Amino acid sequence: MQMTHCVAANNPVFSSTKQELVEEKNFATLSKALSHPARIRILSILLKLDKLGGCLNSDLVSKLGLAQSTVSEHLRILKQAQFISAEPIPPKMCYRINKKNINAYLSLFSSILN
Amino acid sequence: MQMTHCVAANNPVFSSTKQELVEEKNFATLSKALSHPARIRILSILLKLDKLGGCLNSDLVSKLGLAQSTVSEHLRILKQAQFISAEPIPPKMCYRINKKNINAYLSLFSSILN
DNA sequence: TATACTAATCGTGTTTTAACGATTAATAGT
DNA sequence: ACTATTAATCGTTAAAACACGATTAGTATA
Repeated sequence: MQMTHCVAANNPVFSSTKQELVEEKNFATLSKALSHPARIRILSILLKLDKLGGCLNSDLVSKLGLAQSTVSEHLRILKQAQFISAEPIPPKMCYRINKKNINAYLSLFSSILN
Repeated sequence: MQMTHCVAANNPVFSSTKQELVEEKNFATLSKALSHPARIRILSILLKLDKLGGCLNSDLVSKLGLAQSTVSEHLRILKQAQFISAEPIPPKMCYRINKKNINAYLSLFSSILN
């Protein structure tokens, strides 16, 4: 059964609070961090590594088929979105998935679109 | 308590099945469709309208502060990702949110990152 | 202090996204 | 058949994302 009722532009559903707009913009920004296959691959690996305790950029390079600088940039983007964190274990870096913020993304999604 | 164990590149967590890679790429593509504030705004409005039965491009224009052609392009992207569907009710179009695929995105997310 | 190793940053070229106005296509109503 | 209305498409410009090689910075160890 199709509904074909059309709603006028002055309907309250079109309006939004400042807070709603902030949340939506925030969600869009986080989604952008998730919008590249290599970054999802990285997160997927880091999730599996979570119990084992981290990961190395140089190891990722050999598995992703991307240049070191490219992988570094993807890691930067994921870190900026706080989906991962980085701890220096000289001379290497130990990247970890940030499960809390992964779940926060889900919550935000539900808050906006459920 | 921090774990600092480092994992070698030949660890099985670095490998992946063809199917996993396809899922990840698919998820990244869907995330890209969600990576713009205007598109989230549109989805949010369409969700609220869901019970009322749809929405009009021209009405959206007046509320989003974007040109008609720009809104049309955002709608095209959302439709391509199957987050919305379009039914012509001449001379207007009736856009609807596709809740099923919204939920499918959540499932995909959980399947990859949980 | 010098060396070796890792990851971040820089500079560059290429591709993709975003936004707009203008035009076109489609259709209902006159 | 003509007009009015709506949304898609086209063409253009500007901005951002992506990828790479080369360089730099930082740190532990010799």
